[in-house]
Amino acid sequence: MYINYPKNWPQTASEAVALQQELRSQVVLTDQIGPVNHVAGVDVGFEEDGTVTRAAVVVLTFPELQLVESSLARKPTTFPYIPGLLSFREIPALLEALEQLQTNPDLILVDGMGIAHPRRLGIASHLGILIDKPTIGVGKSLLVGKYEMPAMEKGSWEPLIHKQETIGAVLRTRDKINPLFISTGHKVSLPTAIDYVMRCTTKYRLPETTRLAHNLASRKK
DNA sequence: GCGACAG
DNA sequence: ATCTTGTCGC
Repeated sequence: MYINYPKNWPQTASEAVALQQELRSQVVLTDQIGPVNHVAGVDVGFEEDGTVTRAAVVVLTFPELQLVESSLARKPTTFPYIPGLLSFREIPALLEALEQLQTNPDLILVDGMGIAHPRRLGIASHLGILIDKPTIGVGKSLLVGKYEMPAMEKGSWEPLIHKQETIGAVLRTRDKINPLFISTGHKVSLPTAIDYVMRCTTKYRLPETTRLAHNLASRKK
């Protein structure tokens, strides 16, 4: 897919925070998504003691969830991991991996938060704005907010609240397994996001998209 | 000032 | 994220 690479990528934490404040108003919280025939999953891993960032993307048919394409991209790590600034560390490599895709995904599930972020611009939202595509944030642990533990049955969920605002959902994707933190990335409402995450999940805690992308990103070869 | 803190 | 085998529970 075509990528319009961002210019003046932040090099410091303060520059990054300033850019998030500038971009947060561009996030679309409502459904602006068409028919979904292809769902993509993206994830990032590290090699060589973290000096090399490895991004992986997988594209699956929807709703069958059959793998149709995958891509990998490696590049030097240039930004440290700082809670709240994850996108500045992982997006550069992700864009290169996405650029190699032959298939144009209709929806992308990202590992990490969407608007469930201190400044409402987690990696899923940031990526969504850059490539102007519907994205959903799928996190395995909490960044910000409070919540009640959802019921044990798969499909149960509770709102994730931060500063009197619902920023996402704590969703049980499988019976009795730890819930995932789902949030709007870009152009996908929370109810729709929850629905797609459940429909992309089969027998594991993580949706197939995220799970397969994770295997490519971490496991070597 | 003291904790919390996606991957 | 990453270093890492077996083990407990459904």
